[in-house]
Amino acid sequence: MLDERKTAILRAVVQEYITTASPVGSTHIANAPGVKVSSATVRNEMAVLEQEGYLAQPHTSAGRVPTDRGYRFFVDHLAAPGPLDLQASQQVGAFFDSAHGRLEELLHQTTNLLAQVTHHAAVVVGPRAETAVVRSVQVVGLGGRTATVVAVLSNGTVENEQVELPVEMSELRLSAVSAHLQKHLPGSTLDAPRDLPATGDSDFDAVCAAAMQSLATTAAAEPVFVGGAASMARAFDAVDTVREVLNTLEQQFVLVSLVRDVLNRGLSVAIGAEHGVAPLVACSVIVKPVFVDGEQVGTVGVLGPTRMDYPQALATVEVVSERLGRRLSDGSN
Amino acid sequence: MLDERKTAILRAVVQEYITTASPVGSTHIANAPGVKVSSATVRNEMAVLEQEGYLAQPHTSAGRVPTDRGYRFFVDHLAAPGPLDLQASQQVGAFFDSAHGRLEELLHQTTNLLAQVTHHAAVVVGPRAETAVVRSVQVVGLGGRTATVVAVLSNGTVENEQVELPVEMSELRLSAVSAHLQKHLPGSTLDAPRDLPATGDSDFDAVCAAAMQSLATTAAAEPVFVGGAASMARAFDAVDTVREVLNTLEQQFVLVSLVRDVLNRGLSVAIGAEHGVAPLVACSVIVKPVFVDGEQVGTVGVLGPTRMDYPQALATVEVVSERLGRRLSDGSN
DNA sequence: ATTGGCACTCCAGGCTACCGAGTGCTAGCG
DNA sequence: CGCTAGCACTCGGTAGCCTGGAGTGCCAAT
Repeated sequence: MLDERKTAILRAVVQEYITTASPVGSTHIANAPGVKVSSATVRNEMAVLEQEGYLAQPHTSAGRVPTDRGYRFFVDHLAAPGPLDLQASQQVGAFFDSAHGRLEELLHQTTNLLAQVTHHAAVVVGPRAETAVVRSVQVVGLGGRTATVVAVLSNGTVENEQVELPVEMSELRLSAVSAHLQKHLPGSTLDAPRDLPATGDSDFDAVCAAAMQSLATTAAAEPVFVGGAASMARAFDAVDTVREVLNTLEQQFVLVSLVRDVLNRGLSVAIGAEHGVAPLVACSVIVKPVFVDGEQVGTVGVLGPTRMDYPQALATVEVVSERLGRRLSDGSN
Repeated sequence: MLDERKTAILRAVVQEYITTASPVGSTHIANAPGVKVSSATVRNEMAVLEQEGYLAQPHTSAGRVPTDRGYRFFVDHLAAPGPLDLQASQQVGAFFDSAHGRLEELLHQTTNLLAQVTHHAAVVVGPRAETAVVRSVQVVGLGGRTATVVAVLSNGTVENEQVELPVEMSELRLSAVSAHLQKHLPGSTLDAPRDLPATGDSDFDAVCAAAMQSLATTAAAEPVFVGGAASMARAFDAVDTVREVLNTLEQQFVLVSLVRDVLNRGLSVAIGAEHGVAPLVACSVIVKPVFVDGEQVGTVGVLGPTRMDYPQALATVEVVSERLGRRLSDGSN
């Protein structure tokens, strides 16, 4: 553990580096508020901090830069999660006050909100439809053996998928299928649908099964939304880094598992190499689950350079996750 | 109009520049196949081509670079739209052979396909739902005054939107509303829904109207999908250009109007400044409408640096638009 | 224990020189 | 008359050199 003075110095280095983006030297720190010693002392302390892995020097006789470990200490012990600044919080408020419409749309917009407020890339993972309760099911023929199966869930989302029916069926019989499903399914969930009573008509039963199967498959997917990827181009000036990061951002499954992984480890911040996704070593991730009635229904997060304003980003993600949860739980705000 | 020799030289310059990305000098051209004269003659001709605006010099004593006009001449007269190379065409074929599922998903995947094959950003604009015929409508209550209204259209897409009902309604009465809509709407389109017979129950009628209104609004939107934005980071090495282009790509409405605009002018290629979107002067756009039964239902396109392989890109977009159209028209391939 | 002072390091930026790719022009050739 | 070989010239990029400044580490003094 670091003594008070080292702590103060580390804090000052991180804060300075976050705003200036260039290595910070002992004299700056000596002048910083909260540090009451001379630059020589600061130099000594910084040498120690470097040995212990909190700081690094790009090269001899340059200033110091925080390491991942330095940032980690900063967010764990020094980043007072202070309140969101007024303008940002108004922006978030205004958004959730005026937001309306479908879940998907809402999540997508949330992504833009986060990106705008934090100036970082944002990622929102939506709820799996699996566990939501079915309110209504319907099968609509589209000619030939193709049909669309639609389910309205209790959380207001609509799952739909095209299916290839095992046998061709008249519109009339399809409505009978709809009616059959509509009668027995509502109230159960898509991952564990209630068993349908067999009707004795094998075609009929096969169509029902196909429809259910198809719904269960789509419902297993987690919808992911990414926004503000362009901000990554602003965060780095090495064009190679930008390329790598953008490429990775396009692979949504990487993002999803990244987010899940961080949450599983009980973290809300993963810094640089901590998250283990190689192309994103220069990035940190901040995630927060979204709860509705104590149940996790999704995740919101931002992804930016390790050199990011953690307190602000943490506060933003926190507020957004909270507002989003409230919004989803009662439908108003 | 350019004589044969100038034409050959221009072609050679464009081709060389497309592959090397650096200004091309007279000696390279003199050695190119199809040019049978000495470098001195090439120099003279290039001077003329420069005066006429087909070529430009980054600075005195550098090689020549094609101007927008040069590219334009190239695509109009020199870019033999030759067949798609085998590997690419197999990739496209494999994609459409195995693709299945919802329209949205299909369009989204198409975006990735295009991006992969061309190594450029891809944009796909989907059909408006407005003009599709309604097959089924349903209103499902979600508690309180909110409800979800769902419409299945003849093209297999599903439109859904949450609505705030003018009055609270029991589930039972909502099914009555559904039945009412279901009875009268199928067969008409969302932009011009058939007039519903008044029932005399003003609440009932108001709810119907609200549902219809909401559907009409969502149906007016054109779904846009963008993919492969990261390739822009590979296309340019000025990080500023990357920033600008990425920012613009995130503003989907700009893209939509860009695409529409180019099509309206009867073009399939817009080069550099031609398309009038300032931040994208360094980019060219290739678009192709997607037809189903002679009716345009969408647009596919790619967006890359002006220095792009036009024949290959044109061929790819052409094939994809054609396959997509076929896919959408009969549902199989 | 802290600090002022000092010698040292190393990068960034400005300057110069040079190389090479490329041009434009002209004189000569078929 | 059109083409080409040759030549002088231009100019950007790279390498080398220097210098100023920000920063460090260490030591001796307080």
